[in-house]
Amino acid sequence: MKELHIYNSLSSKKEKFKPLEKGHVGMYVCGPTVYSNVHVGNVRTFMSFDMIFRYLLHLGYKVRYVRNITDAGHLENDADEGEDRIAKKAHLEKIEPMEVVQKYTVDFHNTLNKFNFLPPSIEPTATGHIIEQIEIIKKIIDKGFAYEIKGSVYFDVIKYNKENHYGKLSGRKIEDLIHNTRSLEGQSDKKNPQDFALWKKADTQHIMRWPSPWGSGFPGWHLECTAMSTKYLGESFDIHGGGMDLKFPHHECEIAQAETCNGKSPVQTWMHANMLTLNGQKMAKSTGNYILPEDFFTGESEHLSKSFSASCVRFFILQAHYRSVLDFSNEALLASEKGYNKLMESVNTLENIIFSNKTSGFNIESWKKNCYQAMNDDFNSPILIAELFSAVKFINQIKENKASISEKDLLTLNSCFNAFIFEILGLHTLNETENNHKEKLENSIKLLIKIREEARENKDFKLSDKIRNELEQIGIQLKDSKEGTNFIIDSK
RNA sequence: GGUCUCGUGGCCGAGUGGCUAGGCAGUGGUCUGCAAAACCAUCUACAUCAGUUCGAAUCUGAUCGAGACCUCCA
Repeated sequence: MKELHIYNSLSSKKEKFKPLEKGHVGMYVCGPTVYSNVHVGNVRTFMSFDMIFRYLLHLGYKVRYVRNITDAGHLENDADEGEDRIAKKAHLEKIEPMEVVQKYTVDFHNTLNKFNFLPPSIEPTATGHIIEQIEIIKKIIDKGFAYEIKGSVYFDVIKYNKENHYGKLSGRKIEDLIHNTRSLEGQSDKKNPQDFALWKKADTQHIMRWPSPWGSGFPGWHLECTAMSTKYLGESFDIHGGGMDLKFPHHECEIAQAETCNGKSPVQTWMHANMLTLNGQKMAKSTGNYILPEDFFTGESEHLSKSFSASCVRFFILQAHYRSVLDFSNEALLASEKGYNKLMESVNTLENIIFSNKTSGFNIESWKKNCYQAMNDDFNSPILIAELFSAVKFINQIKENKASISEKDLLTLNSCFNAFIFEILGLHTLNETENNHKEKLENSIKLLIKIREEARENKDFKLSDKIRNELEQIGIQLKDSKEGTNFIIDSK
């Protein structure tokens, strides 16, 4: 079988994945800035890496997955007088910066839990690593690649670029950057506009501040990721991920910082998840063109005709490849929901399948191989899902006695089908209370089915149709077959 | 303006130099008290123009269109 290949943004090629330490994988993903609620676009990026994390675990790797929380805030722009976003929001709401951070961190975790995310191995915060960040700045100054001006420290990009290529990840040339720098309205103290801040002096109204060798201030925009990834994964590690929009300048700056500090490339494989668009436009907090995850569960959004379950939305997102732009629409979600229900129904059908002497009509081993090949080809979840649907077809055929399966193949099908759906794609999750309620609900429906069957035997179709139709209105669909009546409950 | 990506059937989305994923929707059939579901069969395609090739939707060039980044943003 083909081994795992991953598309590396640095080389723009799919490369065979070979961890630095056999059997272990170090993966760092740039986490959210917790100054407002996560939107669905954020969820998509983290979901891509959740799926990747899950698959690496499934392959048997010991994975240390680090995803940070940016709670120190980023500068809004150079002309922002040093007030960072956390502080700004705090002014607006007249509360403590850390209260804002806490509120949205909790929201972030709640949301990801609903979508059945696995927690990362370590979830460090920027504010918890100020000392480490200061140490890195000292090191960069010592090496001569940073300079201090009026209590701020900047990274000297021009100097760095003489020996290295600043822009190698995003395919930029420093000359182009110099030509295309927009606002040169220069109240900045930087030597060159391309230089970026490692440490910023805090002015009087800036709430978040820490003492440093350069005075009271706060760390620069890109430093935390270098500090935390180095601390927990080492000077070189396997995978660094994030949204496409972080490629430049954020990841470029990370490379510059780490290479200056440690003299080597920090990351083997750079991975970038693509954007989720809404109405063909990027979802972004700043433009207002976005939906919140909560909107799916309530259905209360101008973009939605009904509510959807978290698992269904997860299925919708994973039906597209993580490197493709996915355009969101209500119509696409509705179509996905039907497919999702079909897949889940098949999981139930499979539980009741009985094996026979031999398998006919399907090659389980080659199907299994195809599933792994799909995932091994840069985590191609859409292809995997297509393969799952070919198994759905086979499962339904067995149910109809149009195909058969041997005991051995049934075992393989069962473990593989369930592993890919639940363990790797991470679909369909119910907690204990929900399970308990579901069981009682199912028993109640079975009772109604029994009453309906009695009515049908007595040719009382008025009653039998009433049961069927009114259940359907509630969102429960009855499905008659030769073996009796089954049912499905709409996912939301 | 610069850099890059993309343009696939009614919709969403894979893929790729010849064998034309998958889901949803449509059509015909089987089944059913009637339906639905399921099963079987089936129809729509690769932005435009030119080139390379025995052969291109897939490679090259041009054109048109869309998006991303260049500024905090997953």
